Amino acid sequence: MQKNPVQCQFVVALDSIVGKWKPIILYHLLQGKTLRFNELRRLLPDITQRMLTLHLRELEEEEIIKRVIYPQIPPKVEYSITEYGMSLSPILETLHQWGVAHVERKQLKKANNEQIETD
Amino acid sequence: MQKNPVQCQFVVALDSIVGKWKPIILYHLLQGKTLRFNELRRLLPDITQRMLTLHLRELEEEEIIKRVIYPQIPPKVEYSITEYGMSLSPILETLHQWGVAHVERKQLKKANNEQIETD
DNA sequence: TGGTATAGTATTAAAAAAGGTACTGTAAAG
DNA sequence: CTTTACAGTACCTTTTTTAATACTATACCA
Repeated sequence: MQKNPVQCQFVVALDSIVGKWKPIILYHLLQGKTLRFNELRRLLPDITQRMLTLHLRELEEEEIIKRVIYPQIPPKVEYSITEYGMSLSPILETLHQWGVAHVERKQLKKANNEQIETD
Repeated sequence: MQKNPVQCQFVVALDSIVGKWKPIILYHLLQGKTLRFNELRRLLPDITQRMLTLHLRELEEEEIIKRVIYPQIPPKVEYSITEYGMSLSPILETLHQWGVAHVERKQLKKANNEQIETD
């Protein structure tokens, strides 16, 4: 993921939530549920263990999520959103809505083009 | 910039505004001004011509910005936000606010740590 | 005649991000 | 006795982004 020198507040904000998988991870955790490592893995079927670990660590580093280790075998580690992480909720929500509208707009456009071509 | 298959609305939305420079480009254009290529370049001193071109083309592709070419020499090309691009305004605004708060929080934390260390 | 401004493109190189595979230790289930 | 679940780590490769440099055409200015 891109890491920029702090030049701009946009960039600071985006660094925290961007990465191929972070928005999806946050989406699940923002539901308020506590999830174990493999539970998250099942929710994101295409992510590799390595990528999940890396992204979770970065989110933890920024205190957006909380990582709780239970010292037992087999291991148990739980992830949940922090109160601070909750402050991302409006951004993700707005972003999600825009994404939905953007996809609809594209499909509408595509449909229109096909209409014209087959006329 | 990362381009994902459409798996998730977050990703669709993020693809449109992420890229090392897109938020800053949009920030300037969302002021409503029309800017020429080199004017933008002067506003983003560290960007290379190539990167500016690439990002502008991507934003144009998504109809977030408009590119108007004046057939004259030396060349003149003007960039401005589209009406559709304006719909990104709330996202960028929320993002910016969060960025500001996030930086403040980090600095506060850093100050606290230094306080403890020197005690 | 030489230099400057404009909006780029082309090419190559470097850096960053993501992906793939194999491996770990241990308890419990079958 | 073998397999499975768990939560990773280590190592290496591939892909994607970004950067750096040189180059284009032509009108205008001195």
